[in-house]
Amino acid sequence: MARVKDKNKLHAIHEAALHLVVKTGFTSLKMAEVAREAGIATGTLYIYYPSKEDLVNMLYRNIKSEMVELFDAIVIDENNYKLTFREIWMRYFRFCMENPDKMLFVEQFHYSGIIEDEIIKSTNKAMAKIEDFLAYGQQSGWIVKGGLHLQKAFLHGAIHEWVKSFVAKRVKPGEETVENCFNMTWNGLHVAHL
Amino acid sequence: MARVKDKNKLHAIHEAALHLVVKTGFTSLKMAEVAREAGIATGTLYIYYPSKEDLVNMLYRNIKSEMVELFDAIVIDENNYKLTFREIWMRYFRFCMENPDKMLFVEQFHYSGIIEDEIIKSTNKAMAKIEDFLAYGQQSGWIVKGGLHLQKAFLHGAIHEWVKSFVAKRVKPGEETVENCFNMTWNGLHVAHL
Amino acid sequence: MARVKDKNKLHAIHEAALHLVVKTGFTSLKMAEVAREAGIATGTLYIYYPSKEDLVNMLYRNIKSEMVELFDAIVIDENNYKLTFREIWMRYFRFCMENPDKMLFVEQFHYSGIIEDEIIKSTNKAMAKIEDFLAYGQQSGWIVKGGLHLQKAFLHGAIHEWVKSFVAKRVKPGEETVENCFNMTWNGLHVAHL
Amino acid sequence: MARVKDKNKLHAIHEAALHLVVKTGFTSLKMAEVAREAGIATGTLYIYYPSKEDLVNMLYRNIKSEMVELFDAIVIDENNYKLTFREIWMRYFRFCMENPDKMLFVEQFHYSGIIEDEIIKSTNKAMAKIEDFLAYGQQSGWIVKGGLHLQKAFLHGAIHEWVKSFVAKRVKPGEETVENCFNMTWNGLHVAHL
DNA sequence: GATGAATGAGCATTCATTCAT
DNA sequence: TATGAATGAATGCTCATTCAT
Repeated sequence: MARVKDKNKLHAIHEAALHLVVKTGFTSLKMAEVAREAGIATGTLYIYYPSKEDLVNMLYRNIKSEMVELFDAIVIDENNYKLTFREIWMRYFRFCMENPDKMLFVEQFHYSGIIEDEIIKSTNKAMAKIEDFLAYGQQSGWIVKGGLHLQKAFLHGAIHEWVKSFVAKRVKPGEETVENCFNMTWNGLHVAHL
Repeated sequence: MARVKDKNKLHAIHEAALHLVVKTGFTSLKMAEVAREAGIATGTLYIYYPSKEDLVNMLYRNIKSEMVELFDAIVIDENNYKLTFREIWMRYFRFCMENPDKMLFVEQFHYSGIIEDEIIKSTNKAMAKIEDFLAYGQQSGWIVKGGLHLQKAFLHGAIHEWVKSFVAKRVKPGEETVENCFNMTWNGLHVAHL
Repeated sequence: MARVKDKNKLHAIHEAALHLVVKTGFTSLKMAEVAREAGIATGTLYIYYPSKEDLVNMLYRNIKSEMVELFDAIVIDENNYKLTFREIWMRYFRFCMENPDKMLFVEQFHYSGIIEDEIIKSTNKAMAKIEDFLAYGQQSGWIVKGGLHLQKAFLHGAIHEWVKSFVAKRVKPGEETVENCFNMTWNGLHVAHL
Repeated sequence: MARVKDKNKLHAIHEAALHLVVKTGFTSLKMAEVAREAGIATGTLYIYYPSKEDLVNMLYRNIKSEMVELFDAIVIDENNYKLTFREIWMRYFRFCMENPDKMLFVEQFHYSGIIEDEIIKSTNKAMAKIEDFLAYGQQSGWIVKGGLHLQKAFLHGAIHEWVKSFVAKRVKPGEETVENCFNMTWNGLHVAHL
C-alpha cells in the first residue's frame, strides 16, 4: 500500500494559503510559497489541488461552511427577537475578530469573479437560516422594512469595517466597545415603538 | 524650454490605471496594459511614474483629495446637526455611487501596505473637517460616545457595502431606498432623547 | 520462491509504451501514463524498467527481434532470386501495414541517440540473412552494384513512406496497388538484361 | 523611436530552433535554449513568436517555402522528360544533403499534428508544379501509372533515407554514388519501352 | 512485489523595467 | 519627451523518480 493522503497536510495547506492570499491577493499568491509554508513540496500541493484557482475555491467553500456552522447551534427564539439577534451578531463579530483572515478572504473573493458561481450560490443558500430570521423580523415589526439585502449589507459592512480597524491597530476591543458597536447596529435596524 | 508633462496624458493614465487595478488587484495590474489603455507607449508611462508603486500611490493621493474636496463646499451648521450630517452622508454616498472604482480602490489599498505611511497620514489629516464635526456631535449629545474611529468605520463600512451591492446588481437605488439607508445610519449613530 | 515478474504485465507495458511514444515522441512519453494504460501503478512500472530510457531501449530490442523473426521462415532460393526477394519485400510490407506503430517507432529511434549503440549493433547483426541475400544478388548480377546500405535505404525508405501515407489516409491498399509498389522497388534495384 | 525589430535576430532564431528541434523533438525543444543559441534573451524570443507552437509552425512554413523556391528556376521541358526529372531530383537531393535538418524537420512535423492544417494545405498547394509534372509523365507514358501519391512517397522516402544514412555516417557521397541513387529512382518509376 | 503519495528540478511564459533610437 | 524592443527574474505547473506502507 502506498502512503495515504494526509489530513494534516490539507489543514496545513489551508492555513498557509489563507494567510498568504489575504496578505497580497490572488495573483501574488505563490504556490511555491504556500507549499513551503505548509511544509510540503510544490508538487505535493498539486496532488491536493490541481490549480491555484481550485485551491482558492475550496478555501472559500470551507470558510463559508465554517461560518454557516457558527449559527447551527443558535436557537431562534421568536419571543425574544433582540436576544436572538444579539446572539447572532456576537457570534459573527467574535468569529471575525478571531479569524480576520477568513473574513477578509471572503470579502476579497466574494465579488472577485474567481469563485465559481455554483459555489457562491450554494454557500448563499446555506445562510437561509439567518435570512429567514431577518425576514421574520421585518414582518413582525422588529426591524425596518426594505430589501433584505440592505440589512445584510449594513450588518456585514459595519462589522467588517470595525474588525478591520481593530486588527489594523492590533487592538482587542473591550466589552464596552463591543457593546457600543452592537448598539449602533441594533439601533440602526430596529424599529422604535414609542 | 522643455515640453511640460502633458496634463491629458496624466489624466488618461489615471483613468486607465484606476479602471484596471480595481478589476484585478495590484499584482495583476500590468504597466503595459495601463499604457495601452492610456494611449501611450510603455516607456512613456515611466516618464510620468517611475514605478508601479508610485503610480498607485499617486492615484491614492488624488482620489483622496477628490474625496476631501467633496466636503469643502459644505457649511457646518451647528444648529442643525442632523441636516449637516445628512448632507455629508449624501455627498459621500453619491460620490461612491458615481465613482465605485474610486471607492473600491481606496478600500482595497487603505490597508494594503502598498501606500506609503506618509500619504495615509496626510490624507487622513485632510479629513479633519468631518472628524471635527463628528467629535462635536458627540460632545453636544447628538451622536453616541465612544472612539471616533468606531463611528467612522460604521459610516464607511455600511455605505461601501451598500454601494458594492448596488453596483454588483447593476441597480441604481431609488430615493426611498437611499432614504432607508440613511436612516439606518442615522439611527445607529444618534442618541435618542425621549 | 519470490513471485516472478508477470508476463502479462510486461506485455501490457510494451503495448502501452509503444502506442504512446509513437503518438508524441520520447520526451512527451509519460511514465505515469504508460502505467495507467498498462493497468498498473507508477511504482510498479519501475520494478520492470528502472528508467524511461531502459523502457524504450527494451522496446526497440523487442520490436527488432520481431522483425528478424519475420524472415526466419523464408527459404532462400538462389535459383529464383526475384521470387525470394518478393517474399521478403511482401513480408516486411505487410508487417509494417499491420504494425505501423512498430515501424514508426524503429524509424523514430534508430537515429535518435537514445538507443544504446550495443543494441543498434546487435540488432543490425541479426539482419545478416537479408544482408547476405542482397549481397548475393549484387554478385550474381540480379541487382545493381554499389554500397549495400544504398539498397537497404532504398528498400526501407520507400516502404516506410508508402505505409505512412496509407496509414495517414486510413486506407488499406488493394492488391494491385501493392503490386505497383513492389514493381517500383524491384525495377529500381534489379539489373535489366536485354 | 524605439529600436526596430531585427531581421538578423529572426534568422538567428530560426537557425537555433531548427538545429535544436531536429536533435530532440518538439517537447524537448527548450525556448530558453533557443534564445541562448540565438544570442537573445528568453523574453525577446516571445516578441517574435508568441509560443513554441507558433515558432515551429513558422519554421515549417519557411522551410517549405524554401523547398518550393528550389523548383522555381526549373524549366519544364516536355520533350526531354528524363532530363527535367533528373534536374528536379538532383535539386531536391542536393537541398537535403546541404540541409539535412530542414529535411528532417519537415519529415518529423508533417504528420505530427502540431502544424496547423491550413499551413499544411497551403504548402502542399505550392508544390503543384512538381505534381503536375509527374501527372504529365504518367499521361504521356514516361512513368508508371497509379496513384500519384505512390510516386511521391517513393521519391521522398528513398531520398530521405539515403540522406539520413549519409548524414549519420558523416559521408558526402561521390558523383557515382549519387548517380546510382538517381538511377534506382528513375528505373523504379519509368516505363521501359522495349 | 505492488502501490500511489511525495519530491523537486525543470520549463513555458509573463511582465516590470531599461535603453537604444 | 516619446517610443517599443529588449531584458531576465519570477512563477504556475509537470513529471521522472523515490519511498513509506
